Amino acid sequence: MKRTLSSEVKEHIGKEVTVSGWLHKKRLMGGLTFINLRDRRGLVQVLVEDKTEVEKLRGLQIGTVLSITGTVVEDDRSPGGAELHEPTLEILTAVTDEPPIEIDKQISHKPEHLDTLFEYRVLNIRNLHEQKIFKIRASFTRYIREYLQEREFVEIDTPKLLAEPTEGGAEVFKLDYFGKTATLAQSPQFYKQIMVGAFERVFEIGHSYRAEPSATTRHITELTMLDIEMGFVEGHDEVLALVADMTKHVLRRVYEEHAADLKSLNAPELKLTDEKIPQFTIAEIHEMYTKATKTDVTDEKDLTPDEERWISDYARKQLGSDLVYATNFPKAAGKFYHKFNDDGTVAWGDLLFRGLEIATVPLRENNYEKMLEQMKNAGLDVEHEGFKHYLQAFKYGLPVHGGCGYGIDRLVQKTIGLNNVKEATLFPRDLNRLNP
RNA sequence: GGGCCCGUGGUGUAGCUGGCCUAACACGUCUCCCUGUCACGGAGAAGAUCGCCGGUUCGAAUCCGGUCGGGCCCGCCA
Repeated sequence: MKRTLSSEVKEHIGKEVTVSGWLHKKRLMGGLTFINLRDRRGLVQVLVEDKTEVEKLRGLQIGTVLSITGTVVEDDRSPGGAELHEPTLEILTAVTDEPPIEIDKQISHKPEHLDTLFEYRVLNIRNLHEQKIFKIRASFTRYIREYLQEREFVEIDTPKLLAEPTEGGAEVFKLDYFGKTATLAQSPQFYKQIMVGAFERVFEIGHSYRAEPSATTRHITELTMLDIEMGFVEGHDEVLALVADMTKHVLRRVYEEHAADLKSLNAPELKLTDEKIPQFTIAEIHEMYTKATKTDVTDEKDLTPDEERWISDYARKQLGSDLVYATNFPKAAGKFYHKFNDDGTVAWGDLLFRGLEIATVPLRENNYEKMLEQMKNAGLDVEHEGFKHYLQAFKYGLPVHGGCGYGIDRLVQKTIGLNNVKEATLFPRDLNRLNP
């Protein structure tokens, strides 16, 4: 018989249907046995009265795969308003070992339980509440793709195995590559800039690898980045505007589609303004923070984590925005590929979302001669093999361009209000965890 | 890389100013009872030597050192 999904059962009242899925819960009440079956849509309840059918479940644990054929009966006492009666059970894959965790109950996300969370990820991801996080995540990337494709951005895939570190800065992983040393890409930055020379507008959603030994709630060694790069921009403001607009768009869509899920996950209420998102320069934030907290940070080149939280809190409470830009990084923070403002600051903004930096949004230097000069000033060897192909793109014509490196894991984390970025990741990688 | 905190049955905890701990409780598991459950309920059972190594002591889950693992903060970054 054709399979009926859990959510469709109530459309077949009085008829016989077959549902397939996993045993999610059984409650034996003597003459009555209730079982919940889980499939990709959710749960359906089955009432088993026949003793030989009940006996089929003896010794079988949560997770057993089975098919159940029975008659759909409308009943207010049933969770979905309808349930299967007089069922015949067919055990497809019997599970006899007791699962190490209780899948049918909400999985603890307390910091001290994170290790257990990931140790049993294979099983706890079967929990319907846990699954919401990753359905929300999937919606984010779907809406991001939609948004960018509508604006003629071409999705690209760039290599993660590289000969040389690209950007410099963050530590890279080294690995043996047929006797040579290869590194894992810490960013697709060079490639996406190169691709501006072909498509003008490109994006990639892929993994980047950072060998930083950071043990914080916002770092993982394998992260999912959305990288965007667009050519022929009028200036930094255009790039800032695009990233802000995209973020507002996808947040609104996700909050709309997943309203119930977000509520059950205790996600914060979304606060966005219709006009431009609040924007402050790094210097302004340093000044505001120093004044408000009496902690002098005016010599810092970047924002401290506490400043990020402070300015975000200010933006949310005073300006009604969960998003805020920190722009005009001091000259000392600039890299050779950055474009600089007339006042000497870097044309680079950080997008902060609920206290955390989720994206860096810079404008790039596109002039070949100027690039060479900035590289030399940074003490780099422009003849080095690692820059050869990158510089080709500039030598043979790149327009003014800019884009962003955008942390998808952090976006999901902060949307839901998760304490740790790892909670927004299916199988996080950190200093010590390479499994599962 | 620096700092602070934690490590007890399958899971989550209590105990931790040393002896009453031959380690307690909840969930889960197993057996039995229960016809409307949905964190079902009731009766009973099994299951940890307290991360690991060493030390102090008549005696350690409890104190000390080391080690491994975990969490959080800072640096750095998405």
